[in-house]
Order: sequence, then C-alpha cells, then structure tokens
Amino acid sequence: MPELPEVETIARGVDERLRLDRIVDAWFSSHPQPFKTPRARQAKGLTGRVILGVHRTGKHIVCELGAVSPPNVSATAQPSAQWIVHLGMTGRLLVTTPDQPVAPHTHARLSLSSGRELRFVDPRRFGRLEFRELDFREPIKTSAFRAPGSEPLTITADAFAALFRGRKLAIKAALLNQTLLAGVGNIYADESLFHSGIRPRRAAGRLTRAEIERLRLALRKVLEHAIILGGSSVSDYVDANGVRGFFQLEHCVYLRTGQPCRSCGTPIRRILLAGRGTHFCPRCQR
DNA sequence: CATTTCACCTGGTGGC
DNA sequence: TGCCACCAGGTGAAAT
Repeated sequence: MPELPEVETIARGVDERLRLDRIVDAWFSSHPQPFKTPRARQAKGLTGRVILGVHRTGKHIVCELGAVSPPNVSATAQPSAQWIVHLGMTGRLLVTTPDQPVAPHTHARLSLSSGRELRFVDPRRFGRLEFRELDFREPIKTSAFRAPGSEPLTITADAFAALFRGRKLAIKAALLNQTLLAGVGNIYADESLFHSGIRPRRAAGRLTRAEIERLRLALRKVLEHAIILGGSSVSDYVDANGVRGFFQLEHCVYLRTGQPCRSCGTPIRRILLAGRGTHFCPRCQR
C-alpha cells in the first residue's frame, strides 16, 4: 500500500492526534511475522511510555518515545526509545476509539491514556514492527533510526546523479532500490519516469545529466503533490483517520494499461520489470 | 560486488 | 455458484 506520500500522510496524522499521549497497555496478535522485535519485548518496552512525536524516514514510521518515569510530558524531551512501523504492502496504522470493531488481521493495539487506541492492521503480514531502546549517552542525531537511502524530497542534483553513475540496471529498478533512494515504490517510480519522459528499461548509468535532473525534479514534484492529496488509494489505503487519498485520480500510467496516454493518446503499455508491473507510454517515454 | 529472482501472505477480480 | 489464474502499494534472502 504505502510509499513515501502515504507513509508521510499517516505519520503526520498519528503525530497530530497522539503527540504527548501515553501508552498504558499493549496487545499483539499471535502471528510471528510482523514482529521484528519479539512481542514480549515490545509490550514491555512500550507500556508506560509517552509518545513525544511521530515522523517518517523512507517508508518507515518512527514513534519517538519518552521514558516511563519521571513522566516527562514535553515534546522537546529527549526520546529514550523508538517504535518503528513498516507497513509492507497492506499495512494500516489507525487511531481509533476502543469501541470501534477490531478489523480482521489486526496485529497490534496500543491503549492510550486519552482513551483512544493505536491499531496496526495488515492482512498480508509483510509489515514489520520494531522496538528500539536508545543509548542516552549518544546524541539523538546519531542514535535515531534512519532509513538507509537518500530522501528524494531533499537530495541535491549532484548526489542524485551520483546514485546512478556506472550502474547497468534499469532506471526503474534503481528507483525502487531503498538503499539508494528511500521511499520510492512502484507507483511513484512509474509516474516520475512518465513525467520525465524516460523509459523504465533504460540503463541507469546511461541516462544523460539532463535526463537525470528531469527525473529528480519530476519525482520531487509528484511526491509533493501526492502528499498534498493525502496519497494514492488504489484499493484500500487509508490514513490514520481512515480517510482515503486522492492522488490515484492523477495517475498517468500506473494501472492504466491499455488506456490512452493523458498527453498523446497512445495506449499505455505494461511490462514486467524487476518482478513488478511497470507502466509507461511508448510514445512519450524514450 | 552488482543484479536478478523468488518466497513470503491474503484478497480481489475476471474468465470459463 | 465454483474454481482457477493472475494481480496487487515491499523487501530480504538466495541464486546468478
């Protein structure tokens, strides 16, 4: 479900609603797959902590947590632990009231002192939940979790070009590699390649400097626009409040196989690349 | 090392 | 209606 704009939308929603709320109880499902940190350690680590703030890095949602005691209830307090949520393909993170029906495939329920709940729901169980203690002797900048790749919203032209230099793999595969760029997935890879007029199969290292810069700017623009529209709801994505996004209405190629290109009318083509459905306009993209 | 393929899961859709 | 093939927002391990 979730790429950078969807994850950003969810993180902002959870931050707005749960900042300075306190976790009073934690329940987890019996399926082992979603738990990168064992359930018992997560339950023990989370219970009693204050949520100081929630943000996104790559496709990960990071909840900054304060110490259990003393009850430091200030958003500027130093975090002592983190709860890291990766949504995989079908994960949802929802702020609910306890009386709302529990959806099938709910794997985590955090009860909060405000009376609300934070729920993690994930039918396919590709998502992951992780709990980390932070070393208080280290500055927060070095101890905080960060996704490995560069952030596509802020990367410079030189750094972006350097990612692809000498690489023989397809540009689309490079865009999906999270150790290069953090947060780009199948939708925004296809859409940004369309807007920069580049064929997905082109070798990353053979793009001209001008093409690479077009791609960087198109990618940034598409991601920023998608964040403003609350992400893409292709089938079932919703934000932390259960609200669908609207960027799917702006898709030019993704899941538009056979439909006319919005720019030239040529039918959109679908190929398989890096194991993923890949959509492009054979006329607009060279 | 770089790159490609596949397994991990459930659910929805469309053809027969 | 049922059955089956195929498709779906991701990623990490294994193979090449």
